[in-house]
Amino acid sequence: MDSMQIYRDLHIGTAKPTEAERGGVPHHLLDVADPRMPFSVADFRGLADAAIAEIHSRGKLPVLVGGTGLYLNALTLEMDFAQAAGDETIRSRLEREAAGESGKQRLHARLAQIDPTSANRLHENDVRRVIRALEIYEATGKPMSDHAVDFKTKPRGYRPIIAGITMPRERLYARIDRRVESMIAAGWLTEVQRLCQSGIPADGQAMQAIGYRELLRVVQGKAKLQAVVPDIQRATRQYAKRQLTWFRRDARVHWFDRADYNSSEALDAALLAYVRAHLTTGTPSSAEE
RNA sequence: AGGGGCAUGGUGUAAUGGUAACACGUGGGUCUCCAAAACCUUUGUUGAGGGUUCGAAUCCUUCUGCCCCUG
Repeated sequence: MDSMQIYRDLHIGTAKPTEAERGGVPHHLLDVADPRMPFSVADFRGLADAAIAEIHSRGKLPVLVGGTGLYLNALTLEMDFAQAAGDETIRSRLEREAAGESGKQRLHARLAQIDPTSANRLHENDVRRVIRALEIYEATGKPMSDHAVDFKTKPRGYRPIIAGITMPRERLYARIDRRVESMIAAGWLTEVQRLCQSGIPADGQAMQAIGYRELLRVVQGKAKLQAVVPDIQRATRQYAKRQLTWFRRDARVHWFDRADYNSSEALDAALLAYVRAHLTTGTPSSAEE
């Protein structure tokens, strides 16, 4: 359940588990996307549904791991995506419009005409969502707010058991800083150099990933590695904070604080016990990701 | 040792006598096909003391700290 580990050739910076770390457990949805291509939530949901069905068919329990909140909701809640796929033609046209003088305001005003509910919800600076709302209207002839209203509460076919792991902020941030350093030490820059050589578009989605975009500037000679490391650490800390914001409001999440356990093994045991306690049908012989 | 300069939120800067501002960071939040994205919002500052003035970040002075030059 990770929006970046789906990409081939992005390993170190996405903290993609190595073969050794996978320990023989089948992992799904890793390396399933070409880093030169866009990938969407809907793509994720399609692949995840298929993988889950396949795992269930073998009598196994799928374990979803990752921090992409939108992906979790798309998978477990009834989001219909308005039957309108992302349309690059419409999108880039509107993006060009938004870039013009007071373009943002004009787009927002247009949305207010056709879909006051959505316009009211969205700030005029939130260009990306305003464009999406206009795009849905252009593609379907229906305003976005008419599509699905109760998607936030309506469950989909699954009955997820959701556990969130957290720790005191200072400890979390220190851990993030160290993790970035060890990723650099593991050859992250070299990985980005190779990606550039293989013709990854610099403005592509994969290159928006934290760290990759900063290291790209180093490869291009626009910045020094030493200068960019603190930037990566900061961006990661901010991302972690946004993840907390996202998952904290999700009442389905049962939280585990690392500080409440003496070891990671103790935490693992608590997680496992929690999941076991909430399984209704028989306990599968083993689990997999 | 002598001479000069600087001192403004956590960081970098602005304000040349008249309500201390901006960016970043930090904290909180939003999220319906780019989500590791995009967006909203909060917080906090004139090194210390004295003086001039109706009024001082700004002028004078002492101290402290940092930087540069000369020896």
